[in-house]
Amino acid sequence: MENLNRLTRKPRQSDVAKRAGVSTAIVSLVLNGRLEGNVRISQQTQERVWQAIRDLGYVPNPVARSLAGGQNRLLGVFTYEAIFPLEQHDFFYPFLLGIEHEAESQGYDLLLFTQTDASKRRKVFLEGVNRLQLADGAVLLGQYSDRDELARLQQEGFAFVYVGRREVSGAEISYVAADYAAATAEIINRLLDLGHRRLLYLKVPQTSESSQDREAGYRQAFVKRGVKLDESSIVPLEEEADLQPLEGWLARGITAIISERPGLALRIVEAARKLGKQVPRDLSVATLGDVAGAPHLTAELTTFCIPRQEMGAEAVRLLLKRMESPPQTGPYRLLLPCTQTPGSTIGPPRHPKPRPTSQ
Amino acid sequence: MENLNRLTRKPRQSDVAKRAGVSTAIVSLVLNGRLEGNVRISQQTQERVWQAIRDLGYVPNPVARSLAGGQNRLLGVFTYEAIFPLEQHDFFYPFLLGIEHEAESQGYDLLLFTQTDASKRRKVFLEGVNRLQLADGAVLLGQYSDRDELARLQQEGFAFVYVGRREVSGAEISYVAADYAAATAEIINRLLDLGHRRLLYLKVPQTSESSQDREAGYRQAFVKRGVKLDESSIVPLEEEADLQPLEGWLARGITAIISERPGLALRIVEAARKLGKQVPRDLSVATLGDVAGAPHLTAELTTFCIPRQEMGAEAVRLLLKRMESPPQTGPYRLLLPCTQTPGSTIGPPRHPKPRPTSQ
DNA sequence: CTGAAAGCGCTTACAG
DNA sequence: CTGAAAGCGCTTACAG
Repeated sequence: MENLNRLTRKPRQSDVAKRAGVSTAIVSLVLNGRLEGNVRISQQTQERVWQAIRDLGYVPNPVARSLAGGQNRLLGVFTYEAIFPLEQHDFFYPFLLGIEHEAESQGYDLLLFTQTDASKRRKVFLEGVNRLQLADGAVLLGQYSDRDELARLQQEGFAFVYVGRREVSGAEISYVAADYAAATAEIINRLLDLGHRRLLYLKVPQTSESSQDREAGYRQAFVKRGVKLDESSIVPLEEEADLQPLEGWLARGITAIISERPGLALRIVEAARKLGKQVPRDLSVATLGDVAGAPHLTAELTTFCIPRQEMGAEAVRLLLKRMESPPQTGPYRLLLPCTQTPGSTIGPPRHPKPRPTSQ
Repeated sequence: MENLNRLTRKPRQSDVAKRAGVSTAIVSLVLNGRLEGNVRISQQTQERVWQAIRDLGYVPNPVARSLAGGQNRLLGVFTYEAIFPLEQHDFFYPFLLGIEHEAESQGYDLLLFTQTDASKRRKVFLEGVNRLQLADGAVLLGQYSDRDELARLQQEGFAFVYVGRREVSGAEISYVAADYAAATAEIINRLLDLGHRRLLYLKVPQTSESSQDREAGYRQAFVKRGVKLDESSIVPLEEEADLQPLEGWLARGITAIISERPGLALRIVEAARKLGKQVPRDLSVATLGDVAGAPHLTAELTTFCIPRQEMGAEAVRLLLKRMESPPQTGPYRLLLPCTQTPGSTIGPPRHPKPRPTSQ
């Protein structure tokens, strides 16, 4: 560090090489620990190089490293929404926790892409340029995603893993996802086992993969149980929907409501109580997931927890695996189990189907 | 995009140049819209270049661009603790919100440094090397910081801004901080104005800059008001400290307690009530800051809010200013006002000093 | 075991 | 108005 103050420019590899009395190739090899192979560098030389590096306070330029074909030990993190959102504050947090932790373990730094296009929207391709290329690979997350961009990214052979299942026609996306189907099926199984036959499944109106998976789980449970599924039991409903119909549902003999959205489930429990009904005595209510960062919100509800932190960590691991293999391989996919949380909002129905009517 | 499928390698600038019958320089200029200056490129040429770009599906390599261009439009974010901590979940969040938002506005991406040294601790200098140089500049934050590293970073002329005041001997650190002194003084002023004379100031045992600033504010208020400060009114106390002494304080005639820590303040209110005292009738309680991400926790308390998001955003702005100026200039510093929140835990004391004893 | 050199894909003076 | 060339700071064959 002696004369850095006199120097304006940063030291570069050639400065180190000069000072250590070796070529830049040697500096590069020492720096990258490539001490095996067909090159054997004496201990002494290595020491001289490290000393020169320390003396000069040399730091390799990651951009140059990247360009020269090496890697830069940077993992990209890309989201189509702001990664630190004001509302829904906690949505990304647990994922990031897992991503950061695993990146740290693996010795990678994180590159958060925040640049937007002219219309203030986040894009992988800005003016046709794939900016994620700055990193060795990237983890993508967020509910909204631009399918065309994902397809193009995949076609380019860029190494990325999505946190959440993403299907795009013409491209096999690698992902780490929660096993919503299995977790949903398990809840429905319990309800069927308890004797419920008149279920109502309130799903989100938009069809996302996670929503499809939950619906698939719903259907699987009926098939497995050999119970005929009433197609009209699947009803798309907005989270903020008016709960007027609740009374009608109860009158129609619905004994269990499964709401895909936790918020809606909570409102249903509340509304049912307002109608003088007890949960779960008069109505069982379940939901299909927890609220990130607010487990207490769904503590009462029968539901399952999404392993967000683990998903983040596994996404990083899968990404590294993907990065080590030739482009265009894969896809790499991993399904993580959700944890069932008992809750206290489901129970046996008042009039279980199997039981004959009272004589 | 005609024969991209046949081609294994991506087209590069020279391919475009060849196809358009121009030099790479022209392609670069057209691509970057540098059509003024001392170069004038005919409409026709421009069209040929764009056509070639389209024909080949050419995408400029951002890494090469960075290397040739000198900057990489990357802003570092460094913390000595994990940036997404499990406990104290919300500590960094509002700062990051501001940082991300401002970085986005300014067209920078964020580089989160997560790499650790052999003993799993975060360091700016790993093996003697300043890793922050990966970015064009960096924002540092977190309560704990390694002063030696900050000093060295400063001496190296690296462009960085700390979120929070940091004083290091022999180095003038640039920072954006909350004006704790002014905010504290304002609260103390109010108490003095209400007639309180027997105050108790519970400060954190460790001396950090923010703690010093608050204490300074406490003292300033007395000076300004011309009231003699009782040195023994300043008591270091752990957040989790036993509140046994409370009864003694009340017996000694303390009418107002100012706790630097919100958590402790809340416990004091609670403990006082358990002793049958009313707040603020029998005891005024104030604290000197809010809890990040949980404003409701301190809603009842008389305190002030720390403008965390704004601090993050201003840190980025200051950093960009710093980056534009020659190294070794500065320091760049900014003090941001806190917002007073009324709360309901202070009121006039039972026996205001100025009032003569009842006749 | 070590060095000279090409090359990664751009940008930017600098000549023409 | 346009082209040839140097240079950004590395890595990696390829000679010695």
